[in-house]
Amino acid sequence: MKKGEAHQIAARVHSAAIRLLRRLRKSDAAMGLSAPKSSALSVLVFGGPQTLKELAAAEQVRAPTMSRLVAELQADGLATKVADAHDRRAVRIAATSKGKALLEAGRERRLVALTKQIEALAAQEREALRRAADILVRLNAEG
Amino acid sequence: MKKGEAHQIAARVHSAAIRLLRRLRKSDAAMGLSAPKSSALSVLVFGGPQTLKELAAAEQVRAPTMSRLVAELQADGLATKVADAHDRRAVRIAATSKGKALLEAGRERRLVALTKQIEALAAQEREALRRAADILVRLNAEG
DNA sequence: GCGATATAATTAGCTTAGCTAACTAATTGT
DNA sequence: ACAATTAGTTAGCTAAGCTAATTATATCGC
Repeated sequence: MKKGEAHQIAARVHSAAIRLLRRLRKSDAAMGLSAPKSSALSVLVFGGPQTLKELAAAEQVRAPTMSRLVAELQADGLATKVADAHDRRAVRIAATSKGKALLEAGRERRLVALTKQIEALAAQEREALRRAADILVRLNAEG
Repeated sequence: MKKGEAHQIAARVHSAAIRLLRRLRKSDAAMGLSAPKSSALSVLVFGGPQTLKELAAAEQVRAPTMSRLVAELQADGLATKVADAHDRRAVRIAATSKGKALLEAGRERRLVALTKQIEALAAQEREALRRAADILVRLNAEG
């Protein structure tokens, strides 16, 4: 491997990810939910019920910030808070079915344009995207 | 192509991008610049000097918001505002060399861990990432 | 078993980042 | 030349971030 090759690939992947999300974000206005709230809801939907602390860590935000976001999601009927049976200091936060539906609709809206573009690619290119996504997911899990 | 294949790939790419950026963001604390400011600075560094309006559009933010962010970047010595010679209503905003250096350092910090992970991949996997990044950049440019 | 310490969440109060509306100044068009 | 448009800023509001302090529960050492 040439010196700097990995770095160059990292830079391109980084830049591509930034631009992709910037672009997809444009359709989020239709969801009627702010970015921090929909992001937190997404963690709840895909990561399952969790405590406030875990959710705050996942969102890289402090506990008081998440406490408020969750209170607002709850007020909108998108999430629930239930006292933990084993540790009564803690709360289990979960997405409601309404929350799941709203988030899923928003996600689909985001993916419409990208899906169309991917349909128009050559089979080889589609396969490259799929492989790369899988590799990245693995790297992200590593740490 | 099977029905839904493109959608599945879109979903995986989307998820991978979200998780990647979430992870890389952790090293940004060291930069001492808030996320909106470093993002705006990044657009200036990589996109070159531009007007307030253009910068606001790139960041998907309204003009008054960007006006304030730019004022703060300027106060920190990271950007300059120069009246446009041809249209004296407009300002050309540019990153200073200090701004470029700060942003580049932050970007390098972000890429350190990812670069190491990519170095550890098989050559074939590295190539898949590179191809995918190029394909995505192209799709992003399309719209 | 009980006091000290630690942990989970919330509340209070501040700063930063977003918005719209209103304003100033310059440009364009008729 | 003057009406309409456009670029940017200012004012003033809400949302989202933070730290410090508080409350309630768990855990630890004795």
